[in-house]
Amino acid sequence: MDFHFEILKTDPSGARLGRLTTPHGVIDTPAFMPVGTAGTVKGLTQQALAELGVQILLGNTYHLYLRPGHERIRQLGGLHRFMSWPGAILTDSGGFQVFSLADLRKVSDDGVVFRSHLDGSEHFLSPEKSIEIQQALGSDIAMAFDECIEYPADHARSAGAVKRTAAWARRCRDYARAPRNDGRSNAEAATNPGQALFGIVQGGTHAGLRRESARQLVDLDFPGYAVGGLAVGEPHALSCDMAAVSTEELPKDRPRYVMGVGFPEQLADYVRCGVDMMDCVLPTRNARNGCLFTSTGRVNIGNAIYADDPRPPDERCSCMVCRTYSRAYLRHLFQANEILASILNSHHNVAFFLDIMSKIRQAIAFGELAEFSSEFHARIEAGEP
RNA sequence: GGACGGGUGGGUGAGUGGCUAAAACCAGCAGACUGUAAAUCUGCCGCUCCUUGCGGGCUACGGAGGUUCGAAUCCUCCCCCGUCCA
Repeated sequence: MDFHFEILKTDPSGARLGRLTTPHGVIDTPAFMPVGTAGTVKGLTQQALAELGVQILLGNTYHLYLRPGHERIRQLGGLHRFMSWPGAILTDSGGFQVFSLADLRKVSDDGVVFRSHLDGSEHFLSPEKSIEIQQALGSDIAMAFDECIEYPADHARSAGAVKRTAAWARRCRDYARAPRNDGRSNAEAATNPGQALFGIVQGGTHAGLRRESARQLVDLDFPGYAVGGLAVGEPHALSCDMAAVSTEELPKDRPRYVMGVGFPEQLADYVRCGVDMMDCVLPTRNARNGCLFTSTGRVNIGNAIYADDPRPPDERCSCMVCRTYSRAYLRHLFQANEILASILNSHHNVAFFLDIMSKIRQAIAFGELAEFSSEFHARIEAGEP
């Protein structure tokens, strides 16, 4: 099964209804991808993910390289087989760790020296190394190794990240294509020869730099493009502006992926910027921290007001958790620090995010995305506890 | 009956003269979380008043009394609890 992207319908807003085909299945877009950094979406079994309708999830180069090691995973048949996940996988390049592990790394044009957060040992991650690891993992979509910077970042610093990210993207592409001794390219010899490589737009919150970054990547002709460096502290409206500015420069026939977003009420905003894919740790992380996303807003399930509340977490949700358990029970589990709290909360939150995406797709199909969006916001603002 | 050891805020438990409304942890209450160093982190957690401030008043370290400018800390008696000896 080859990698290709098909657009079924485009909304006047710029939103696209599409279908992305990968070696491990078809993904209906716009899609939300749960994050499974270490070869697991925390709190959810692969079976549960499949039952929830997850078509693609994330893995992480940096984390899997450190533990259990990409060569081990290669030996065991690649990440899909290793974690028994039949669906598609997108691997992040480690670029985000350039940002999030700021205290533990040194960046140069060559690459990044990390001190492992696990044992303090030093490791060097470069564009080539990142692709080597991702090829061993055998993800369906590999991401170029980028330099993700903080917000706010001034023009010079953002320009530096754009330049470096473009240079690194070229090196990623070239490494993937590079021939080996046996005559095959690195990509052909990889665990998943059908792996696609996406470039990542940077540029901070500078529109001009975003455009420039996008054009530089388009010149490298990737099968898909991501917009990175967003949702790192900037206001949401600015984030959307940057996403829109970026996608304007990207080819219409390729999938666009905004990395690391967002809150439930923000997802449609990105979709209206012409975004096809998103991922975020929010549903799973917040679930573990007792925060349930619902159609009427957030529910901090540990709160005392839920102790005697027999209602489901979200009366409009039909997920297994909402069909089965009360707020009172979930509050009890969370208060008692029971593992099941994380499991059930994660289940609901992921179901909720996927349901939003499903409704967004449906809204695009019926030309009602704007209505969907405003109704969604209205319900949250009206929100009852 | 005797000898030791001990009684501290909801709990465990530090604190042996002022820096102590009293460490720390737990429990409790609330908030945060955006390509996961996160089952994490932050704030509050005696009562009360207001001009909400590194603000005022009150109460508090088993009980009562005492020493002292000042006591959870020292002294006296009493009450409880634990261990051991009769």
